[in-house]
Amino acid sequence: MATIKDVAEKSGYSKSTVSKALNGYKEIGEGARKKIIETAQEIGYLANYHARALKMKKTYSIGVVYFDNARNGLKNDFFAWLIQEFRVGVETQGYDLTFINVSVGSQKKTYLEYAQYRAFDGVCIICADREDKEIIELAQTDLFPVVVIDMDFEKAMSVKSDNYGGIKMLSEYIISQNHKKIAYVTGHDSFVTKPRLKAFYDVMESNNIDVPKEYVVESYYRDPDDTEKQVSKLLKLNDIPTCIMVPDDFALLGAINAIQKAGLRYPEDVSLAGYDGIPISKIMSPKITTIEQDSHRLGMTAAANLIKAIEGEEDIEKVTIIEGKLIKGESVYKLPK
Amino acid sequence: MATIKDVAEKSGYSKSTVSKALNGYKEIGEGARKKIIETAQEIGYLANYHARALKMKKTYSIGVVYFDNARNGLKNDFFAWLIQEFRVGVETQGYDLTFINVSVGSQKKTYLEYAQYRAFDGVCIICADREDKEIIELAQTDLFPVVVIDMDFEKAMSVKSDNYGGIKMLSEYIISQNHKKIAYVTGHDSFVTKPRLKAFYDVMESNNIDVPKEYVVESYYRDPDDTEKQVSKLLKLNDIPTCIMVPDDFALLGAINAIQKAGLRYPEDVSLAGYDGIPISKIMSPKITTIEQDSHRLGMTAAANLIKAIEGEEDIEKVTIIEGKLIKGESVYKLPK
DNA sequence: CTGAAAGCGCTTACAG
DNA sequence: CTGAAAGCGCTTACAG
Repeated sequence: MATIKDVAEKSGYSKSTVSKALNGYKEIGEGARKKIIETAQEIGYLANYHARALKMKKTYSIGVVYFDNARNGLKNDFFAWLIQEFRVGVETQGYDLTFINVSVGSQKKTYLEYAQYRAFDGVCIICADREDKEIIELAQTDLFPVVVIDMDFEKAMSVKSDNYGGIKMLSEYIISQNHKKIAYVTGHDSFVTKPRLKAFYDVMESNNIDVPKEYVVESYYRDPDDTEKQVSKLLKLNDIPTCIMVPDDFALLGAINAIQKAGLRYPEDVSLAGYDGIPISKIMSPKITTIEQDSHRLGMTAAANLIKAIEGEEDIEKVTIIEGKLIKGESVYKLPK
Repeated sequence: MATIKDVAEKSGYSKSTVSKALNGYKEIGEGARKKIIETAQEIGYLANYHARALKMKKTYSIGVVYFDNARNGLKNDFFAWLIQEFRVGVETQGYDLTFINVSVGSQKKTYLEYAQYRAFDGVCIICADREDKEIIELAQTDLFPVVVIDMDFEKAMSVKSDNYGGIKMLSEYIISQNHKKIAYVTGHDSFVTKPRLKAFYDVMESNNIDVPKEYVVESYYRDPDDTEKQVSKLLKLNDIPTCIMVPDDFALLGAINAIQKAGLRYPEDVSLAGYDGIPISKIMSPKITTIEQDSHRLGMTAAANLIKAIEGEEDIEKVTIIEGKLIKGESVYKLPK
């Protein structure tokens, strides 16, 4: 690889002048600039990223935490989209994205240590265990800006989807279709689940709809088998619901199976509503009634805010809420009044 | 951030000795080693990655090309899995993963230029346009090892799924269910499609099954709407097929819609077979008959081979074929003999 | 077993 | 407008 020294020798200028010319300093004479740029091109000179990072203490590199446990991770559509949107967001600003490792060679490093070691300009926690001590440590650091998706920490910026608003829209839509017996299979308890459940109860209350205790049960997210079980139980109640909200669109597939196995019609006898707006939700028939999460805006906003913070801007929203969109679909059947 | 100088001063040894002690050189005395490691821990010393990379000309960093066009990209399940598996593979060897950007600040760089600039130890092309000049340039470089997934280049190593073998298994299974009128909606022509189509014709021929020209049509991958159109056309033929193979499991959803709209029963009147083995294929009922791609082995093998090449091993398979697995499912109906 | 010195490839404050 | 020099934080060949 050609170095700046090669360009200097070949062009007849000093390393200082070459560096300045190549970096667009205005004090460089027109002749020198031309000659230097030409020479650099000729010998295929490319600056050395690491030398530059070492000197400038700036890496134009963002670390991303993506803890992949059995139930989600990059294997989950939604997060895969998100990371891609985030990446495009930082890329257009000249930053690149590196996954944060936990091991370097044989030595274990914490997330924070790894981020320091690599000297990332900032970090995005896309998907991780909120209770993990290492994650908390990373999110609370003062060493560089951190943005987290769909979580809350005292210090880090966060970009979250509007879980309360999403379930509010969805519940209200279901009620507008004249359902009165509405059950909710929630995801397991988490920062995402809490506001959703609250929205559900709030809407039911303000519409004077009674929710029997046994109508609210819990299932894992994105676990059709588990959701199928829970829905099956609901369908064995004396007074079965006419509509069941499930944790997400993928889990909804399990709910369909439960309805069919119970010998009931979907969506006429038992309607379903999902969450996420994954691609198949639009393709299945009936189309799934759901809340589409705006992964594009989530990712882009996280990227924009992080880079603003890196570049020292002051007035950045600490918490940004991204609204979802109600997709009416066809899986919530309109009951007679 | 504490530097090696700080550790040296605090511990009373020289920078050289500190460096050696921390890197496990054996010539260091037991006392020195202990004291140095202790001191490093005390002041929270972490080596500087960029200084080390600069000096050692080794980055433990792998670049990954992920060109995301409208039809696939990280937004596609299969590739999302793959990248994750690949990442775990390199991570356990102490390498990390960075997406290759095309722009640095305002300057455009080619993929190869970016990889040089960042001094990646190696590159993996996970998903890209095979005909892109920049991709070809990257894949053919001598500057570092390159592994490509599901593509062929003269120089780069490749790890491919067994497309020929997959369709062979699938076709033979369909025939074993007594189907004789088998249509194939292929994906659009590509390095993936060609061997699949060949396998299809080979199996039909060796089983003396006639394939009318109009039984083989083309659709985009992962495009349920397009596949629905193609299947609808097939269902308007005078002699309609009893089984239709489609490009992939996701596209298969469109095919189901076409069958239902034609007033036919699925899978009794018209059976379907997909490809990929995506999660929903196991959850829908009937379960999809498909070939499950082994993304785990694909990603792991790509990672292992790339790192072997980086570390100078000689006897690495230039091309590795990873077999898929037939998932019988329920979407191919067993016809009477 | 330990350390002084050189050097990886840049950028930048300073001098001219 | 241009350049010599220092320095970013490491590693390693060499000397002792």
